[in-house]
Amino acid sequence: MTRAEAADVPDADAPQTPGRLRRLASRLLSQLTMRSDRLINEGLARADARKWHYAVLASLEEYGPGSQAALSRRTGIYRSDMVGLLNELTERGLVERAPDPDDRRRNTITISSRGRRQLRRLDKVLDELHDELLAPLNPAERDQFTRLLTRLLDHHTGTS
Amino acid sequence: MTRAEAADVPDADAPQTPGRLRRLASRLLSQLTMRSDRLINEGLARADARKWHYAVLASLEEYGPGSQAALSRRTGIYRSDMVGLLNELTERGLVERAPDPDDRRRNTITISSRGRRQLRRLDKVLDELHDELLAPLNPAERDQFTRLLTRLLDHHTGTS
DNA sequence: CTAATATCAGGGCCACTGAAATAT
DNA sequence: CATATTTCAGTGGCCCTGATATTA
Repeated sequence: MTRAEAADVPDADAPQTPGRLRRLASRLLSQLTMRSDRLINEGLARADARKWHYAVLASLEEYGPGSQAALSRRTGIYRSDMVGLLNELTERGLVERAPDPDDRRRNTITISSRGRRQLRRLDKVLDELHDELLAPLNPAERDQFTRLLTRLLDHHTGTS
Repeated sequence: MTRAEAADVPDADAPQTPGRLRRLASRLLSQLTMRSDRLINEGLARADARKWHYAVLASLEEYGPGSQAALSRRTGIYRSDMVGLLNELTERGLVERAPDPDDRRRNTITISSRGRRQLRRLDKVLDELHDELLAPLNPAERDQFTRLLTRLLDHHTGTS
């Protein structure tokens, strides 16, 4: 149910996207990302979390409390989606949302000790999931892979 | 209009997803893929195409005519989405859809000469777009990057 | 008046499901 | 009967826009 039936997945069957198409970096990227996202989402779901949860909690621990807009900027999550996401996190007691006395437009979001514990848990979960994601690569290759990704991403976010 | 306003894009502003988050391969992957997809989609749109057009045309030229289900398996496009996609391609006169006399459940899809010309055009467009996508990497690094991607993808499609 | 913030309503794209009609 | 094909209707996630009320 959580995972697609092999019978229904298009590429489960035949030559698996060969030749010309197999050489397109853009295509390799989106296909791998799809697999990666599924892996991560399913893994985090087992821990009652989503990747956005992790992004917010990690950003809170590293940069301290902040307004919703600030969190949005830090994590890349849209301010519109942030609302619902913070609802999920407060429901679970992982963060606290309190009005900022100095600027009454803002809410100040703070990570709770429970949130910190969950963050540690998720760190571990993500470590294991990335081990699975990068399984075929040795440590040096994993390093190189993330370095290449980082360089490309930096180039295109500067350019953007 | 086609491109997001910097002012509204969350990560246009602040430390740009730093520290712990910056090291997650899964996160780098999805962010880079987002940029890549945008680049490719916008580039192909200028040629009145989408990436699925290319996938179908390329698969037709390399593997010959086939039923919609076969194309779906070859390209990874869902059978449900294939219908509309083939409508777009037939409207443009790039493929022909004819009932298969040997198995009357099937349609046989054939690439037209116009479709072949468009495929050549798209090959060129995609070459340029990938040059832009991989701009910061030298030829050897580009090669290594696609090799790493391929190994990872193969691992996860075998496992799937 | 301009700008920023939190929130809501909604659009578009895409992967994916389920089912119906037809044929093997 | 079971299975394969084309097609359609629809879901849910995610990126993104636009507008509103509030406050600075």
